[in-house]
Amino acid sequence: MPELPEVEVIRRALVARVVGYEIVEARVSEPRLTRRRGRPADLARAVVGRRVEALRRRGKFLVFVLGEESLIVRLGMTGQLLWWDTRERFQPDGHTHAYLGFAQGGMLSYRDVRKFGEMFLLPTQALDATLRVGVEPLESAFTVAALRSICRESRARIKSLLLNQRKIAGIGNIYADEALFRAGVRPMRRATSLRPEEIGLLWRGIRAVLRSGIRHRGSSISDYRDPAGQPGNFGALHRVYHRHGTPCRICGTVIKRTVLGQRGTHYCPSCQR
DNA sequence: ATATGCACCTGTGTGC
DNA sequence: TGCACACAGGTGCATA
Repeated sequence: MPELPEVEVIRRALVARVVGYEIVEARVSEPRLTRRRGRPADLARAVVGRRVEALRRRGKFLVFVLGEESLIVRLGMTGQLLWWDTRERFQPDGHTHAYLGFAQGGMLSYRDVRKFGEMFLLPTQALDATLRVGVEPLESAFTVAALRSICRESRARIKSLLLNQRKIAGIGNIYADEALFRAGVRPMRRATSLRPEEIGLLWRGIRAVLRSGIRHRGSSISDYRDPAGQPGNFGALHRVYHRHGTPCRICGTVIKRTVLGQRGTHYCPSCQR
């Protein structure tokens, strides 16, 4: 579900609520959440008494900096972080697998129907080395030249490359399809086959769709909600994603759907070459 | 290195 | 109505 724009919307909504506050209570009730490292009870015990110093995002990871260690949350397909102003208002359901209680009385709960998400602690110093994610596409290090060199050294199809978190961090299935549409490039093209002008258009497309996704508070196809429980509005602005069988907004050609790398892939056969 | 298939989960929509 | 099947914003592993 959540790609870079959705995670960033969540981060911005939570910053003022959690940064500077101590975690006074924690519970993790689903063992799958900590499957990669540690046990639920140990994680809960480790965060109580810590103050949130900063809330960051790295690709699709949300990072609660707690001092020497950081709590990392990855939302998988259906993970949600929901904010409750008081303990009395907190309403967990059968899909709520964890929660944190803060010193000012607010609660943050983790809800995840499919349980693909995870949370774990890492030393704050070693985040980048351990998470092993590539360049942040909205930061200054992501230049046209950087994208050009990423494309030059990969024989993969361009969409698969965009989805590879170790190359560029945070792009998922929606924003990959939308960025390629804006660039006029077919998803199945080899990365090495992109001409310089196409790489420039793709760079602009990636940045434009991610920024627009954030501005419109994310894409809510079915599950995504912000911490207040509100859906995003970017879905109505999609030009190809989930629009197969309907006319292209630019040229009227029927949008196609195919499968590439096991993922549904949407494109305009006329606008994208 | 790249692609494919499958696994992990639960829910929803579709067609017969 | 029931049932089987496809599909879903993600990722990791085993295998060609």
